[in-house]
Amino acid sequence: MTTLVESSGLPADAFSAKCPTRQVLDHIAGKWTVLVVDALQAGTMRYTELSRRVEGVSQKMLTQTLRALEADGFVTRTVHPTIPPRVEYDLTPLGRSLAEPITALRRWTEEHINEIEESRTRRVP
Amino acid sequence: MTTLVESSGLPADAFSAKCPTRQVLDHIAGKWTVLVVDALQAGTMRYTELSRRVEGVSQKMLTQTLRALEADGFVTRTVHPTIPPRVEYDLTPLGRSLAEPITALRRWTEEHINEIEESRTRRVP
DNA sequence: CAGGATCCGATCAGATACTG
DNA sequence: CAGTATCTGATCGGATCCTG
Repeated sequence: MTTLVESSGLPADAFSAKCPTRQVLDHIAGKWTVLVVDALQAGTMRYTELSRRVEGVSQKMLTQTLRALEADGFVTRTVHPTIPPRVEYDLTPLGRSLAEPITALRRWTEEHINEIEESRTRRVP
Repeated sequence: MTTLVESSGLPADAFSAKCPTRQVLDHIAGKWTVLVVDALQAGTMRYTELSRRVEGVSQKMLTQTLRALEADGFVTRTVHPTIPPRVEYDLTPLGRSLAEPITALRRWTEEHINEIEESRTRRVP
């Protein structure tokens, strides 16, 4: 059965410029999204934990990525009004579902990194 | 068994800032990479065929994406010196391997697009 | 601790014009 | 047909400073 996009009644097709799938794919394709979603698969994480786990991410980008994931319904943000504040991030069921293909992609890359480095034409960016 | 990155002898870990996996992941995360690799899974394609299949891509971006995929060893570019020229693109074995998790990601998005649209907070970019 | 606000350079990405 | 070259606006992303 083909997935239909509710309002349009058209089948979802990422190759079509008008399909909303494209926007979502663009978000997922962000530089840090894969790593953040993947990190959260290990379970609930606090802001600072995440920033340590995802090495090299600035707080600006981490915050921005988390806000986007929240807006897309992949992540929940829970604020405990204590002092000091404690903010926990967690995957929603939808986010956990997304984490599967995302983890697969990261794992593929890790597993094939040597092959890639070998077959790559010398061109260090 | 853990994958070792040849020159360093360290295990591949995408969360580590120094791991080459990160650069590759960044390439893959490009706006058009997913769609181009995915399109090529159907088989050999000419430049114009690709530009039609991946709706909305400019030739600049298509060319740039294809060159990057070539440099990373995911795609071959075959020029037939005829008039008019005929240039064919194809996945390498490595590229076909990569296409699997990539296709999984596109399919996941297509299959869950309605759920995502529902759970999304109103915020049309 | 978990960010918000701001500045600024790098890069991305589209539109347009031209070519072997 | 399959690009290259160029210009320009958008955005990404890092560094820095500030706060409840």
